[in-house]
Amino acid sequence: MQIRREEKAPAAPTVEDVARAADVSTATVSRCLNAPDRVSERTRERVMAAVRELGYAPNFGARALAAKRTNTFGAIIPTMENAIFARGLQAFQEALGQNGVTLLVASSSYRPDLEEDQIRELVARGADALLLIGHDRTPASYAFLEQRRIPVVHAWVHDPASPRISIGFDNRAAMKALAHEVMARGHDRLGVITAAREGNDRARERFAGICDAMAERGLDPASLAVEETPYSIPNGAEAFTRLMARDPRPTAILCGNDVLAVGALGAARKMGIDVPGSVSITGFDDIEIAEIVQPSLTTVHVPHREMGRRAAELLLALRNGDAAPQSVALPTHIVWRDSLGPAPKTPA
Amino acid sequence: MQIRREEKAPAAPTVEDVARAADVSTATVSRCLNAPDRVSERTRERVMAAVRELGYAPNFGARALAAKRTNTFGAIIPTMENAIFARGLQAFQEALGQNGVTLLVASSSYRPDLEEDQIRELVARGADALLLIGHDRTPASYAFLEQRRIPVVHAWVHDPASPRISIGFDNRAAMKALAHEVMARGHDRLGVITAAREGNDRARERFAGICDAMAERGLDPASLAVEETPYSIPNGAEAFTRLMARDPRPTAILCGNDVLAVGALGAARKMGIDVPGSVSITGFDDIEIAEIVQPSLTTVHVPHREMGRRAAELLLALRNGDAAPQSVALPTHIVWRDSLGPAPKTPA
DNA sequence: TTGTAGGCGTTATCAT
DNA sequence: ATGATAACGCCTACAA
Repeated sequence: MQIRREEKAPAAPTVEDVARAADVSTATVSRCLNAPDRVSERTRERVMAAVRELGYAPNFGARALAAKRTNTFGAIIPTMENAIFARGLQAFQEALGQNGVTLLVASSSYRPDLEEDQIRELVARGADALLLIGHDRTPASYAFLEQRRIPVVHAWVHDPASPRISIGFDNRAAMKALAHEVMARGHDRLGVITAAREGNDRARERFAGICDAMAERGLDPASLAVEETPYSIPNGAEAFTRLMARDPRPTAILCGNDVLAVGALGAARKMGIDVPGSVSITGFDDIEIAEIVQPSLTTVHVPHREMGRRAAELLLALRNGDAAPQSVALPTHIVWRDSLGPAPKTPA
Repeated sequence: MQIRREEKAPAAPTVEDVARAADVSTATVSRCLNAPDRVSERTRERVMAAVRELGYAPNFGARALAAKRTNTFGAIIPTMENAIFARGLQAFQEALGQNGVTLLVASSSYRPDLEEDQIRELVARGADALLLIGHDRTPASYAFLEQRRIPVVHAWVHDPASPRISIGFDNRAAMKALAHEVMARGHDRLGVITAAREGNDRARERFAGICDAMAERGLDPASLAVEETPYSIPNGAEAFTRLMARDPRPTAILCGNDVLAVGALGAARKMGIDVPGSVSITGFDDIEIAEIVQPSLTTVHVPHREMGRRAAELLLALRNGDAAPQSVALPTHIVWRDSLGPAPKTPA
């Protein structure tokens, strides 16, 4: 049984309280907050004083209910655990903030089913528009978004063939270019550490890029040594260890992102395998630690901040009903550092 | 002028729509969603079918308005940019999720004034309870929280003298222990790279810990070379560079966290300064890259995941009105790695 | 410039 | 077990 508390009610002040305190109507209070210039200086001051006095803050739910606009956007990213999305999201948020919209962030753990729930949740919470990563999601998710006509921008990808509006880069072409450079250095036993490709089009595209390059150079993509594991430093380390146990042993490991690559680098050091002397390792993303780690990581630079900023522009334009904005493709480039070297002279 | 659109309305389905489709009252629909056992099997199936059919999702704002409970907690962390808070927050979120509450995250950029806004925002959005970092905030923030009787837990700190409930560790004692170990290795010219201490009690406490240890060993805390800069790898690098230009030059640099320390390490490498041969460097937090970087970083291990998990337990208990939970202190320990060595033999 | 009043979508209290 | 109906806090025509 619950004991009756004799404390006075915590009651949040409402427009009505403010109105009473300032001796005006609730409508005037509302105007002071939403259209300050439609109210006389004198009464506005009186109202704002009451607002401060009472510590009034408008109830978001009630406001959304009545106004049908929240000035809130949502973003669903696969993970907050590592830095992959942090910088882009930060830029996204900053750009939104400058336009008076606040951001709600959710993470899906790379699971389309969870993402579907999150989409519903964010929309129910009143998100006016959504930022999503990639194109891989459940049909139900897309059906929902279309039925509700929620403005959506897809980031981290660019597929000119898709009608959906996106801001990103060509993952496949970028990885293909890197794979070509690796092979140009004499490597012909390649390995790859990738995230699960199911439900992750970025991972799938990057993987495909490697196969493309191999085929173009007359190598059989089937000879590619593949390890699939979730993005994390320890996972990268384990996958690398398994790759080194293969026969024949690969001389170059292309990693699906920098996080995996850093893990691989660590494992190599522990195993006493020289990088890039015995094995070359490459990453993808160019996050901060790619430059810090030793040997520093040759990787694909992705313009995260610009991507985030322009995602905000696109989404704002969409929400405002401006002339339909176009998908944009951002350039990536290879950053040459120390983890990639020529193939070792002593082939098996 | 806005062109009239001839599209059919995007209208989100409401309980009413569902009720009509299932030929029941709105009350029954509501019960199906919130107390499924209080409705007969047959009608429940019919209702749920309609729900799926229409893609119905309850409007969060309306629900909060009517039910006065959102099952949503809020967390305000200083930054999402680096990994300091990521792991703890992840654990926090997981624990909440298992209890059916969803988490809203905001970041304050280490600015109490912004944090005050965020607190208001989260509460207005219906947060039932809040997780905050540290004890440093505006009086207005505390006044607001008390007036509204919002359950709050303070993480990343533990001050037995404070009446506020917290889950964390003694930043001052932890850093003091580390400083003692550094001096025990012969270092008597110390430098520190800290975040701004104003408005950041963790930074202030850690700093104070160093001074404590120096005083206890008969060193004048005024001789400590201090660099204050926001947490980031490049900032750590720059601060380190400035420290190395001082006369006399410190032989050991204690960093306020691992992020700064990693930056310092990078700068040392670029400057050709041997670590730990010429200078020792220490961190704080024990985030992933502390182990990866070279030389690996001697640092203070903080049990982030446990802290997050137990923060959730505390907050849940508070919200549920269980017997007033107690603040908890978590142990930290020094992780011995390679960046700390004996003081160089050639004193100035 | 200001006030009045209806409605936004949901839950909860009472009946039935 | 189910149905009517009154809040919940705010915004916005519409009137004055």
